[in-house]
Amino acid sequence: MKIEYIHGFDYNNEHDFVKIQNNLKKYIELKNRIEENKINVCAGVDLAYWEKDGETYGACSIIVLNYKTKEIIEKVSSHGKITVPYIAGFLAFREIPLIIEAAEKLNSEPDVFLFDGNGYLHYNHMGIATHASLFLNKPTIGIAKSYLKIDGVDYIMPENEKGSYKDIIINNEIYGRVVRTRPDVKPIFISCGNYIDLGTCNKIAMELVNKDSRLPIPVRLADLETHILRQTLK
DNA sequence: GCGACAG
DNA sequence: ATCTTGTCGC
Repeated sequence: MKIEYIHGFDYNNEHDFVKIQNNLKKYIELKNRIEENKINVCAGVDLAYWEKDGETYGACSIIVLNYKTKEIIEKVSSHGKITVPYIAGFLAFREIPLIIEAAEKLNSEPDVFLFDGNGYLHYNHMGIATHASLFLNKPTIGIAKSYLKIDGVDYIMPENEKGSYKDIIINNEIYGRVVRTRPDVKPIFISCGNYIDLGTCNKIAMELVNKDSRLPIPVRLADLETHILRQTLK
């Protein structure tokens, strides 16, 4: 898959992460570029980390699935030294280099990408799923396992039933949605990445959940794959 | 010093 | 994210 920074923003000569994020906000389009019932191929992205000789290394996996049959179509990966530290709110700057490197190896062209982390549910509406969409030029969805509190606003716990959800409203605006994908497990935090609306994100995520995990299958499989990669590369 | 903190 | 054993439950 060919990757290009479609908006030509100079990312390398800019070291102010907040400024970059705020400049990118003008490219957010929460309108569907593809209808949910026309999706054929979806992808999940995740990374794992380890330390060696005082340095941090990471491995990225992208798992591509047939959206309807859930069969694995393709998987690609990348790995290397990680130079950017983890700072809440700036995850994208740490993870995107390896994500792009892996995505460039894709033969297929997924209709939608699911990320481990937030999208619009972010201090600057620019979580990793939204940020990455500007490179991938495809609809993206943020799937977070824990809540990133913004402006002191807590989320409302959804009912303990499959599919129950509560929108996360901050300063009178819907940032995302907390969704109970399965009973008796912690909910997940879904938000728009880009080129898609929240209801469609929710629908896609639920379509991709099975009995094995509370997470959508592509994200879960990518998570498992990064652990295998780590023990191979470590 | 204390608490917060996507991954 | 990662470090880690047992253990409760289906």
